[in-house]
Amino acid sequence: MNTRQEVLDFVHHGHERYLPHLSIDCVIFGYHAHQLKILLIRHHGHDNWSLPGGYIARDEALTEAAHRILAEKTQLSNLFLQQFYVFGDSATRMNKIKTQETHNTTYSKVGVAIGENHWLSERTLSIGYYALVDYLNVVVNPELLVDEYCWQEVSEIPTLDYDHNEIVQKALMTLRAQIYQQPIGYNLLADKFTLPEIHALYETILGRQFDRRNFRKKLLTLGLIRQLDEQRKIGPHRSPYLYEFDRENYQKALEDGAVLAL
Amino acid sequence: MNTRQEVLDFVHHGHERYLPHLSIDCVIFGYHAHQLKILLIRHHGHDNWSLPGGYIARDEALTEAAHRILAEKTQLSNLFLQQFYVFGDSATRMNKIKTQETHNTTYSKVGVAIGENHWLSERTLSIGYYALVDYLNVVVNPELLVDEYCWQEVSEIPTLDYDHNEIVQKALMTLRAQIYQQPIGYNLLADKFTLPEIHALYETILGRQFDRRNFRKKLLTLGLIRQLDEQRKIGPHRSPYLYEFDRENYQKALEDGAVLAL
DNA sequence: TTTTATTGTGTAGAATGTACGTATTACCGA
DNA sequence: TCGGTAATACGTACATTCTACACAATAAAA
Repeated sequence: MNTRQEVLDFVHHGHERYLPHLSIDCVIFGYHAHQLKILLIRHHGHDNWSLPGGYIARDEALTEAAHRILAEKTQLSNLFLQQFYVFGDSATRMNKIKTQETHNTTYSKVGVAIGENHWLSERTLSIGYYALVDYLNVVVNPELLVDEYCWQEVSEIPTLDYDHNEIVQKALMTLRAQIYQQPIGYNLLADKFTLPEIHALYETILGRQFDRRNFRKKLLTLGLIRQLDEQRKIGPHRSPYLYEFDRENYQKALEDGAVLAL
Repeated sequence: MNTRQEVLDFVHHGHERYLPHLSIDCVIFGYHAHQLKILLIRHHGHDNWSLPGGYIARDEALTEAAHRILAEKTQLSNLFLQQFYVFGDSATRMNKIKTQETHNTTYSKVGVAIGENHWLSERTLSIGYYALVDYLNVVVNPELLVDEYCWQEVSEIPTLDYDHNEIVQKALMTLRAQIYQQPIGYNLLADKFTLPEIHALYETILGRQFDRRNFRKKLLTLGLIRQLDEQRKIGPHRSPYLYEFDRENYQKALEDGAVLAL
């Protein structure tokens, strides 16, 4: 929603196009060079930050909706995107804390008021999805009602609107649990990557350190990566070898339940 | 819903009490003596079986709703109950396959017709929860519109209504993945249990065999269970010792990410 | 040519996992 | 009362994996 017209249409006719009582919130993890960040937005007139999100069209599959919403925010498609939980317990999600005023502030920008019985004021459960991207590749599209956006380091997430802190926590827990069972590197590393690169990726996402030598041994033994005969030039240092994922073996290892116990 | 009056009230006024477009489906795993079963119901007039489920009241927390629905079916409360996925992609969930007729068959029992625009005919996403119970302890309450119920062995699940086969598959996958990270035994074993009992439990749920001696060693080494000084009399054989869970250690082990790699 | 920062490997010892065999117990039936 | 049977208890040897650690190689800049 980039024009006033689109926003007005959404406010007045959104309930015809989208399912009420349900939304999708996206925790977009952006990784780059030993940093793991989350994309936050600040809605017009709000003091606090929140997660980007959206609604599910009535004739749209759930997964499709999640990808569309993500693409609207990041201009990226075909990303690693994973549903992780439905939030419906907190005071906000029970409509015990009224979000009507909050909405009103936002939509005042286009000069409409959201009433008590407006569809946007109703109780809304939220389905959490998380994605993993390289934040340098992302061109964020700040929609009309979004004053600002930022990439915030996961260890320094401020107090967010609604129950979004809870959502971030759960997303991070799930990401860390799933990294052992999903080929998470695929989306964040180039086809060919160096050992220090994948090493840093795992250290950053899991928030702890691994011995270089044992890390390499593990990945090679499990057959998850394959060493190539090429090297990359990196400044004034020894050139690291390039590696690639061994898709077949990765798949097989996962099916065998091979836990990547680093 | 055990009386005609209740059902009629639900059909005509349910949309005032419950959130539309959303339901909860429960995969109730029943374990007993080397068997893992799932509770299935057959709605009035239906050929196929399906999962028990229900709706979320407008003023009810999501988790609360799940527990209430489970208690309505099994008369049990405070069970191990775990949300695992939201289903919103299949043809049924997109309303591409009309469920209206199906509903009509069911509700014909109380003499009402569900129209095309009735709230029960609308697109409904479903939040999957799974529970673990000892099926011998369960008194199933077959509601008015349920013709039959049964406990069906997980390896012999027939074709179910809607997308319920998909839901069962995902529940089973999640259960098996989570058994390594959750104190699943608590709910299925008595406070004091024998080694063969917990051994059979794990073998059944994970669908494979473990060496008795190594299994014991593992659980003791991790400190998850504690051997007691009592034995139990069992028929014409040596009396097994009793064990109990070591809650504190269990907790600690889980936090340390101690994977119960059996 | 030396220095610096970075990458590339290998090895020994500890800890865990795996595969087994044998002793013990409780009852039954001869 | 004394084997037979079927279940439980528990220990040991070997293989595998994990863990900790140190030194050699390389590219460029000083």
